[in-house]
Amino acid sequence: MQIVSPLERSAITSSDRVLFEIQRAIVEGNIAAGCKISEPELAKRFNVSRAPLREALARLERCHLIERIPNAGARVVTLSPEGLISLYQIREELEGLACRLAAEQMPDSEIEDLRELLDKHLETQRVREGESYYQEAGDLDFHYRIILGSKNQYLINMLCDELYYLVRMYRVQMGMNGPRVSRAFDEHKAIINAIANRDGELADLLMRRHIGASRKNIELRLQTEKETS
Amino acid sequence: MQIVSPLERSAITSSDRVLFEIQRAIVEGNIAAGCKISEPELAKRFNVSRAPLREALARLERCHLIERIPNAGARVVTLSPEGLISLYQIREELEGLACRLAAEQMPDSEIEDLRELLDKHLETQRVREGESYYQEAGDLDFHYRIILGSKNQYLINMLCDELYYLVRMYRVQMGMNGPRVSRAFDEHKAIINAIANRDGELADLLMRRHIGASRKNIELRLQTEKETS
DNA sequence: CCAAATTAGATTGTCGACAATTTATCTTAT
DNA sequence: ATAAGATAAATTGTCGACAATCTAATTTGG
Repeated sequence: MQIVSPLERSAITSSDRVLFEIQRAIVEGNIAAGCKISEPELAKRFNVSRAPLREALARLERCHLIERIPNAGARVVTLSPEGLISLYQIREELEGLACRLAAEQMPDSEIEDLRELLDKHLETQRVREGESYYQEAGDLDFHYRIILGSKNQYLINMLCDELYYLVRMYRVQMGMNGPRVSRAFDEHKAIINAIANRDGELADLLMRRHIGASRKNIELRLQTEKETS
Repeated sequence: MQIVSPLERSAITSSDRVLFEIQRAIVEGNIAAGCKISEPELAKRFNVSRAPLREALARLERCHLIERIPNAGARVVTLSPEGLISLYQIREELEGLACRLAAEQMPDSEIEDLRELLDKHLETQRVREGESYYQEAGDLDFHYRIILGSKNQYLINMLCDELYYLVRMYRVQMGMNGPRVSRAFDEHKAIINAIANRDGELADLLMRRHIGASRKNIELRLQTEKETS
């Protein structure tokens, strides 16, 4: 399945196209984590010159998917449990804020659309019980819409353009299928209700808990892994 | 005075050099807000080819100093009071988090260094009463160190590499000389004390108030400006 | 046989020119 | 005279080649 999302919007330039392809390859693990990136090789592989490729690499660095060292080259990031926790700590704060702002800024129509989206997810989930990939896409979609609803341009940029690719990469490659599916739905419902009631404070709290629960889950898992090793 | 800071670290490549120069020119207003950016002109002005210049532009977009539209060109961002408020909302959350983490992660030696820095600022300020520029640099320096102390790589990246240039641009161009100088020192002292006591919760709260006070100041000023116009 | 220095190879950074797209100007028709 | 369309100028995106830097293999000295 392909996540269309606000990302693959307008692949006008050939630099965009390459960016999307490499981005996807890294997120899905087709370009392995930690592996060195060869500009000539990738340029040949995607049938472009090095100029647009290098621009794509600059943008990949921006969303934390690769790390570059001047005159030395680039590597795909290596994932670590600590990094994932760092990421979730930030998401707790920023998405909590997004909820508070969304409660003030989202027009009723958008809230209604989001409610319909949730119902649609529920149906889909009933049909495909346990299929986590849909849930992930749906979960991301839910978070996306609230972030967009905050109408804070910097917030939107940071979360949607710079952090979410990493979140997806972690989920795909470390088998993070998020919080338990049915519980997540309930939490989503509660959040959208708070936003609809224009109760920003509550929406903030619920979102922090929602993400915080995932984070604590990861910390717990990390703990037990250390004990058994 | 020049803010050395963790930014102008190693201008190895010529793309770096151009980036720093343009960054500074935009922040200080030598390249006016809202004005169109001509690649050939800037390339000639800084004696480089368009290749490194374009890489610099990509990084300027990353720290929100310019906005690019594919096939159409780039413009220096136009500042708005609403944008500044959006920025401070995010800073409240992220720097609050930074304080909480710093209270856990900063080694005693770093805390001691920061204390000494504060004392040095106090002396400087006594000598140059009312000179706000030093205060700004000192204020930024204080915030910088705490962010670095959080040891959260994503947080450091977002705040120090992506948001602070904008903050500085707003301060310089909209005459934001931050909170009142002596009061800011007291607040800084209280924050570092909380961190030294390993009281992350309190440090978080104090930092949110510290930044929130600035934000409310701006909102108030924006309000009165609207009334008088 | 190991370590340091030197050389060879490969990779990144930079340049100037060309192609594609957009913006501005000019023509033309209503 | 105004608006729509066509043409011209300028700007952005892309390409291939060269220069500077880093990585590695080889040589040389201890």
